[in-house]
Amino acid sequence: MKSDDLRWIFEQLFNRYGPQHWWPAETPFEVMVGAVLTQNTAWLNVERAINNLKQADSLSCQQVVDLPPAELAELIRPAGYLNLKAKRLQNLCRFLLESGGESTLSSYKTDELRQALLSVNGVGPETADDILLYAFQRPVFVIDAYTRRILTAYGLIAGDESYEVLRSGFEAGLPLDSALFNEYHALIVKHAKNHCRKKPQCAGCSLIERCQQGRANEAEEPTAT
DNA sequence: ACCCAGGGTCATA
DNA sequence: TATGACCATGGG
Repeated sequence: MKSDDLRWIFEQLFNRYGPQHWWPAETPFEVMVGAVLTQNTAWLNVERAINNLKQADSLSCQQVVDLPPAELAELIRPAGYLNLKAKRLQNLCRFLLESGGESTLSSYKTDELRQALLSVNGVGPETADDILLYAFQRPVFVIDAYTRRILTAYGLIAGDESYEVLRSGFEAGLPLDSALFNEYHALIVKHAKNHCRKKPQCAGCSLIERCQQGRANEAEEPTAT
């Protein structure tokens, strides 16, 4: 994971897709809810669940905590794992309320906030980093299945590295810039949705093949015809 | 009918 | 530490 490779990939994706304006949410709290609901779930179904919460006037910390679990589960049904995610949302919202809310958490150092989020049952590394980056604008790089696939397809990693290894790899190879990390992760997802629908780990992805070809040419033959 | 999606936890070895 | 089972819905 060299800095040059990471910068080059970002450049390719940004030139092709442009800015993505992430996270698709109106408020930081909506980001957090979406981060839990999207666990192993297609975003389209998450949108339906969030719309249900909005229409029930329940998209707030206090409302989520106060709702009976079965009712909350019913509202988020489209996002799948409904009973599990209902508990996770309530765990997260209890944590937010007990911590004094977003304003208090904003004063935490990034590492402290990350540890606090990870202490919530149902919030793992990726969900915590989604929240850190997209709700709190902290320069934390989000690693997901798409990121692994793309790096593997580019031959930059073996694919079985731990979450933390990959995260620190990105953070060490790039400027510690939340706006950059925001775009980068969003572009990876955008690219994956456009070109990596088929399973074979992005190996047949036309853009990546073009990019790999382009890189090979740059390296071997900078002044190609 | 099958595969999978912007994961995480828990039990077991 | 490292697998496996489990959670559940909707789209392709």
